[in-house]
Amino acid sequence: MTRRLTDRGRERRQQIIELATRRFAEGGYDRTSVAEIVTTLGVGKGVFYWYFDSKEELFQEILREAMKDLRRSQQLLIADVDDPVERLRLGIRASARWWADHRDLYRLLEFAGTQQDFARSIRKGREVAVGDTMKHVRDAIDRGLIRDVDPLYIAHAILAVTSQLVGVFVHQKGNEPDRVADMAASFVLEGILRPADERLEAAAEAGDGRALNPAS
Amino acid sequence: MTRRLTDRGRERRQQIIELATRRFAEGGYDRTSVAEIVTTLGVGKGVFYWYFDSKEELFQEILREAMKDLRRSQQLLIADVDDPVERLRLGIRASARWWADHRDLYRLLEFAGTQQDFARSIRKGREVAVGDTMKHVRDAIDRGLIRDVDPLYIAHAILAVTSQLVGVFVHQKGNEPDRVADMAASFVLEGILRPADERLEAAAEAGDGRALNPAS
Amino acid sequence: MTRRLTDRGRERRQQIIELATRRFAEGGYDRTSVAEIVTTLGVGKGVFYWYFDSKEELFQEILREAMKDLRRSQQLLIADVDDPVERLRLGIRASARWWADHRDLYRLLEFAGTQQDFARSIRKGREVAVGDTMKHVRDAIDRGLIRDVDPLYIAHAILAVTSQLVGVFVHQKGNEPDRVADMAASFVLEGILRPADERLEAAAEAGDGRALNPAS
Amino acid sequence: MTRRLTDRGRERRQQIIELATRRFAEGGYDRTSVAEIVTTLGVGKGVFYWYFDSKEELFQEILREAMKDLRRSQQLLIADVDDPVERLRLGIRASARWWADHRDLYRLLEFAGTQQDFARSIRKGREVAVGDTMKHVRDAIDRGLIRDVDPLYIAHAILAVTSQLVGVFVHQKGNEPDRVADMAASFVLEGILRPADERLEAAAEAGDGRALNPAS
DNA sequence: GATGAATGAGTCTTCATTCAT
DNA sequence: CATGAATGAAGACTCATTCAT
Repeated sequence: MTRRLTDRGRERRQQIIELATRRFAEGGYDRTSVAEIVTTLGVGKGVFYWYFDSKEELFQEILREAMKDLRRSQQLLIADVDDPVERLRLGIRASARWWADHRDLYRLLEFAGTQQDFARSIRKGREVAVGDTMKHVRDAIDRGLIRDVDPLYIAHAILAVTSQLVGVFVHQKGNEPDRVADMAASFVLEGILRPADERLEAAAEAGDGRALNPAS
Repeated sequence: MTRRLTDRGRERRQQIIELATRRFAEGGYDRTSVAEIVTTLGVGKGVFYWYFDSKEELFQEILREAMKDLRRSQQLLIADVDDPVERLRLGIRASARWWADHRDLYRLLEFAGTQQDFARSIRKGREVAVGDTMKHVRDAIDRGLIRDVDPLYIAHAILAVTSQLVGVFVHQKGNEPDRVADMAASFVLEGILRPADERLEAAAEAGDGRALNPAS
Repeated sequence: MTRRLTDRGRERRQQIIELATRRFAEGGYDRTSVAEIVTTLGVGKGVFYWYFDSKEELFQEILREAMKDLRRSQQLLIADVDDPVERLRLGIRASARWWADHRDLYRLLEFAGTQQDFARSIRKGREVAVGDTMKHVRDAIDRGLIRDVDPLYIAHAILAVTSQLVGVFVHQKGNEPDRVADMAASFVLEGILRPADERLEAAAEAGDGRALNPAS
Repeated sequence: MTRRLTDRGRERRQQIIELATRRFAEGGYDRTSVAEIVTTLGVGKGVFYWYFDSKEELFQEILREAMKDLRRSQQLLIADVDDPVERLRLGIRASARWWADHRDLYRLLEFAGTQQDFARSIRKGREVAVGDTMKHVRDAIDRGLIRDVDPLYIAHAILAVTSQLVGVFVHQKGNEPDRVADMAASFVLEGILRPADERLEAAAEAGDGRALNPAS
C-alpha cells in the first residue's frame, strides 16, 4: 500500500504503528485483534484498512522499520572509529542501548524469528547485522588483533550473546545497558579461560595438576 | 488432568503429543487448530479433550517434557567428569546434540519464550539450565581454571551462544552438531582476542602500533 | 458494551432483544442458541456480538428492562392514589395486567429466579418490588386500615399470590387479568375465614360446635 | 428403564439420584453434565447408562419421587384431623417442613416448572396438590367455616404463599419452618384487613373518615 | 455390571476483512 | 477520510450417548 498522505494522515499512521507495536509485544501478535487497536484509538475499522492492507502488512512494516532503525543507530555510533575491535565493542553497545530503549521491538523481533511467516524478513535482517559484524571481525583478523576464527560463526555468536544478555539483564533485571554491553564485549573478546601461564601458577598454588590442560 | 489410562490410551496420548509438536513447530502454535490435529489423526474432536484439558495444557506439557529431557541428556553426558571446564564443554555438546535431534522442540521453546503465557515456564526452565551451568563455572573459578567472572552472566552467555549457533549452523546450514559445539565451546572459553604477546608481534609485523591496546 | 449506534443499529438491537425474549421463553435460555437467533434473523453471527458481549449479557439486559418496565407501569397506575389499601389493590392490578401483556417475560423472570447465575439480578428486582409493597402495607397499618402484621412477610405473600394466580388463571386458563387481580386482592385483604360472629351462626345452624375454634 | 437390581445396584442408583439432585440444584440441570456426575462418583460412564436411559429420564425420576414424597408427608400429618381448616393449616405446615428439609428439590421443582419439557410433570403434580387443598377448602365452606370463595383460586393461592414464604424466609433467611408456616396460615385464613368494626374505631380515633370503606 | 475410549454435532465466541453511507 | 454495520469461516471446547473389552 502506497498512499499519498496528508500530515494528519501520517500522524494517524504513526499512531497505529505505535499502538500496535505495544499491543503486539504485550499480548502477542495473534492475540491482538485489529478491532482492539481501532477501539483503543477510538476510530472506526475503516481507518485501519485505509492505512494498511492487512494486519500482517502492518507487522512487516513494524519489523522492517525496527531493523532499519537499529542498524542506523549502530552505524551512527561506529561512524568514525577506525579500530575494528573498538567497532565491535561499540556495535555491541549500540545494540544494547537500542534494545534497552525498544523493549517492545526486541520482543517482536524475537517472536517474528520463530514464525515461519515472518522468519524470512527476520533472517534477512539478521544477515545484514551478521554481515556488518563479520566485516569488523575480518578487519580485526587482518590486522592481527584477533585470532584466526571463522567470522561467520563469530558474528552470530556475538549477536546472540548481546541480545540474550540484554534480554535478561536489562529487560528483566533492570541493569544498565552500557554495563551489560561491557560484560558482553569482555566475554566475547576474552572468553573466560585464564591465560595458560596463570593457570599454571594457580595449579601450583592449589598443589595439584588437575588444571593443567583441561582443554586442548 | 489425571486419568487412568490403558495402554491404548497412553499410545493415543503420545500420538497426539508427537503430532502436535510437529504441527506447532511447523505452523505455529496459534495457527494450528485442535481440529487440524484430530482430523490428521482421523479421530473425533472429543479424543483430544479426553487426554488434555485444553490446547494450552498440551503445549505446556510438551514444553515441560522437552526441558526435562534436555536436562536429562546433559546430565547423562557429564555424569562422571570431574573437570568443570570439561563439564562445560560436554554440556554444550549435549545441548547441541539434543537440539540437533529435536528441531521441533527447539523451535517451540524459542517461541514459547516470546509469549507472555508461556514465558514463565520457559524462564523457570532456563533458570534451571543456568543454575547447572553456573555450578560448573563456579567450580572452575574455584580451581583457578577460568577468570574471575560473574557466573550468572557467563551462564546466560554460554547458553545463548550454543543455542543460537545450533539454530543457524545445524538447523539452517546442516553442520555437524559436534563441530558446532566445539566452535561454541572454543568461543566461550577462549574468546576471540589474540593473547597480548602475539598481538605485539603481529603489530610489529604490520609495522604500526594500532593494535596495541584496543580494549582497556 | 457501550457502542455508538445509528438508528438502524438501534433497530437491529431491538430486533434481537425481541426475538431472543420470545425464543428464550419458548425454548428455554440454555436450549436457545445464538446461532438460532441470528439464523432466524437472517444475519451473520457477528451481528449478535456487535450488539451484545455475550448471550448472558443479552439475557441480563432483558431481565433488567423487564423489571424496570413492570415497576414503571405500577407506579403509573398508583400515582395519584392516596389510600394505601387502594394502592395495594391497584399495584396488584397493574402487575396482573403487565404480566398478562408480557407472558414471555413472566416466564423468563420465573426461570431466572431458579438459576444461580441470574438469581442475584432477580433477587434485587424482587427486593425493590417488595420494598414498594411494604411501604403501602406500613402506611395502611399506620392508618389503622390493616392489622398489625409483619410487612415483609405480607409483601412477599402478596407478590406470590398475584404472580401465581396470573400464571395459572390468565396465562393457562385465559381469564381476564383484572378479574384475577380482584380475586387476588380480595384473598390478600380479607383472607378466607368467615368473621367469627358469622361462624357462630353457621355452627348453630349446623347443630354442632366444631367450628368454634378453628385456630388454636 | 426397568431393571432388576441387586442390593448393591439399588444403592448405586440411589447414590446417583442423590448426587444428581444436589448438582442439578446447585449448578442447574443444563449445566450439570453426566460426565461430572460419574466422575464425582468415581465410576465410568457406563454406570450411569446402566441405571438410567438418559439424563432427562433421571431428572423426571427425581421430580416424580419428590412430588410423591411431599404428598406422603402431608397426608401423614393430616391423617386423623377432622377439622378442614385445621387440615389446611397442617398441610401448610407439612409443606413448609418438607421444603425446609429438601431445599435442593424445592429448587428443582421450581426450575422444572419453568421448562417446557418438564412443565407437564410439574403441572400434573401441582394439580394433585391443588386437588388435595381444594378438598379441604370445600369441606370448610360446606361446614360454614370459611367464606364462599372459589376453591380453585384459593388452593392455588395457598400453595403460592406457602412455597414463596418458605423460599424466602426459610431458605434465604433461615427462619424456622413452623413459624413461617404459621405466618402463611394466618395470612391465608385471616387476610390482612382489620375487621370492619375495629376499622371504624381506628378511624374515629384518627379523627377522619378515610378508613371507612377502602374496598367496596 | 463396569470401564475407558470414542464420537461428532453443537455451543459460544472471535476476528480479519468488506462495504454502504 | 471515516464510520458503524455486517459477514461468515474458523476457533476452542462441551457433552449426551455408544461401545468394545
